[in-house]
Amino acid sequence: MSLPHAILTALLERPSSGLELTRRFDKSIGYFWSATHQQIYRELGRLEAEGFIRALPAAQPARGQKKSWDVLPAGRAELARWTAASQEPRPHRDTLLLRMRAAAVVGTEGVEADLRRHLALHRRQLAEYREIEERDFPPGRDGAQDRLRHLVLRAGIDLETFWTRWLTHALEEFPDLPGDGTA
Amino acid sequence: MSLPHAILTALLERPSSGLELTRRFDKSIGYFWSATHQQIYRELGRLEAEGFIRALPAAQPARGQKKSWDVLPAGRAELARWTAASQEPRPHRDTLLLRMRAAAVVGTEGVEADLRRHLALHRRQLAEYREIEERDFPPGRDGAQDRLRHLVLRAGIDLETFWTRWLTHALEEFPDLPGDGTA
DNA sequence: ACATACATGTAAGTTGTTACATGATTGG
DNA sequence: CCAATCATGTAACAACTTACATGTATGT
Repeated sequence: MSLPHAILTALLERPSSGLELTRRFDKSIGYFWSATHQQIYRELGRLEAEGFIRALPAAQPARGQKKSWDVLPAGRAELARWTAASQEPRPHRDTLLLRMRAAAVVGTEGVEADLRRHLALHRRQLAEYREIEERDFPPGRDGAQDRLRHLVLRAGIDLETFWTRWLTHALEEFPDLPGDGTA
Repeated sequence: MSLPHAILTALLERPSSGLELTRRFDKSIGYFWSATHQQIYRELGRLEAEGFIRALPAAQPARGQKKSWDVLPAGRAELARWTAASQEPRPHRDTLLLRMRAAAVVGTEGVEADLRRHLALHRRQLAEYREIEERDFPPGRDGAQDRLRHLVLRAGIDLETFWTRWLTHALEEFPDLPGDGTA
């Protein structure tokens, strides 16, 4: 659904090889659209077959050879079409909230440790986003592209802030709770 | 992954038929773990095969006959095990943020209308959550189960609040932006 | 008797995940 | 030349989506 468009966006920002893309999907783009290298290679093949991208002719396509990909005009057009199109919000799936709901039924035994772990993960991610903000969006510069990208980063920062607060709040409630929901 | 556990939670909260479950996954549980009726029927079959649930003997299993499902002790144990187990956070995939990032490259032409539509959807969802909060969690009552379920609902409210704010902020920036990112 | 809604399912296709395979390059 | 790493892939499977199929109950 959206993976090809995530890849087109990434390649427009900077032409890359499959592995470079994979690395970029571990951060940046991957913060809101994750993908594994297998998905990426398969999708690169499809995008090439559809005439949306091409391999830069620099190196010939041998097996262990690095290949760099470039977006063709048809690919840019497809991305623009997709970006402007009306899209239904995709359904949420959040494991933590589901687990809390399950814990309300079967008891909170053993959950606390993992909540602390998740809190630490979210704090780390929040710190990383803030570093990126300081580095890439110092006060002053604000071109159109910068403003949009900053907006996306702010969403990440605010979401991680929400989760750290929510988890902190959840953990505060914990000591008072019995082990099996029998209040 | 988590669908069987979402179903076990729902059935522990209240034994239901396949279609009743489907309805409940359109709200309540579905707010943080969506599922279609096809997924649900298939998973009910698996859960029965594994001995986690059983069909209540009330009506015989004819084709158009309503069947009601009940969680067996093994099912409750499995849910408790899953709830307490350590789990990696699943990767995010957010279409709106991806589209903003794409718009930063190919231009914002045509995006605004759909952002307004999403804003309306999130406002509606937020209003619905607030109604549920007033109805189900009036000040005063707070058993252990209530507190946990309220916590989950608060997450929904805060997340929708975040999205309405973010979308409002995004739309405020729009009129100043050129159509194709050439600032 | 017919249309409609209810209720449970099947089939096919796409996407995402996990495990493995293969060649090239680099450092010791 | 050997191990480790880089780089690109294949295969098999699991999850999710979309479209369709089938039977039951109800109202007219």
